[in-house]
Amino acid sequence: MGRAPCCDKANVKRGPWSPEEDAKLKEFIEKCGTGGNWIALPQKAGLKRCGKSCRLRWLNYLRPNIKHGDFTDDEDRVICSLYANIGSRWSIIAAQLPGRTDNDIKNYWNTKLKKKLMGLSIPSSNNNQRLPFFPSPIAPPQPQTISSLFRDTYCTTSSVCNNNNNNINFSLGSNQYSDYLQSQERLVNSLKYCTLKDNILMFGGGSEAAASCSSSDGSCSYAKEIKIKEEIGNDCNYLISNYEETHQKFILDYGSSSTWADHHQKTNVYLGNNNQELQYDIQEVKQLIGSGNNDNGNLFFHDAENKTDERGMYYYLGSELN
DNA sequence: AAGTACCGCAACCGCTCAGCT
DNA sequence: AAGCTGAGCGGTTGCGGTACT
Repeated sequence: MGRAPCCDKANVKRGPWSPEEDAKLKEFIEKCGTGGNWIALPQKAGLKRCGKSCRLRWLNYLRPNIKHGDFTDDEDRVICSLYANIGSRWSIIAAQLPGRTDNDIKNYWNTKLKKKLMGLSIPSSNNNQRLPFFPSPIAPPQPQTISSLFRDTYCTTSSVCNNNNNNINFSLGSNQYSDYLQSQERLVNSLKYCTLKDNILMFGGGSEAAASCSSSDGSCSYAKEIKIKEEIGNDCNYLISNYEETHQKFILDYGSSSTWADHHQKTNVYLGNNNQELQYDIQEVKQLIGSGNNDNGNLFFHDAENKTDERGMYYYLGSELN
């Protein structure tokens, strides 16, 4: 006995949607919404379709602001970098690309982008041919420190891992970037435990946490403990200080709140751009954090040059308690 | 011109998970 | 606590269009 089918397959239409069906579905949803029940929707809308099929058609094709057509280089970068970090979590990747659907991205990855990367010819020593979406005209240098790895993988929403050096932090197959990319394996491994939210590179919790940080409000339901120290070991301080070197201003932020605004109001620990302050061991950070009202444990690296908090304060060290 | 291979995309399938009873 | 149901997700399939022989 398998699972009961979600609908009577004998009495539902399958295959491509006709323009009439599209119009019916669109009109119904725009008028009445989904009512939170896709299974019941087709009958109400007068469609002989499975509810799942309606949902898919709406989400992937009919709903407003869906983008079709070619992906931009920036979108390529976002997809590649997030794929390197979190794997085939298409819905999470899609959440970073407004107007793109998970299905669209999945298809694009499977049919084009993957080949674009893996099929790149290995250039001869005199040939500086580069990945088509890499802005850098030369192969990236070998990183010397974990901190430079971090610099090389600095992320923002608009251009994930397109950093000051225009390098990128993923590896697929073998090409002229292999050595460089393999040298970043350590970081990539650490990035398995981070995710990207609203211009914030977020660490925390372990793989479950990264996998779960998909809410658009920035919530992260599974993050339980700080993983930075565990993942990158004693280089943590280098990571923090070099991030400061590179970006001049930054905020290392920690909190448990479910929204960014709430997070700022209640549970902040900032490490500013004073070099001395930046030498804090993560354990000390933990202690500071421990003095607050935190029950969760997300660490946020926060580019202060590009994002201000509501108070316009970047540089102080301390904890703000309720 | 006809047949075949390949490609890209839309849609389907089956699983997991969360919410409800 | 257990079972059921529906939403959501990722993997896979199948079809139509295009390129190639």
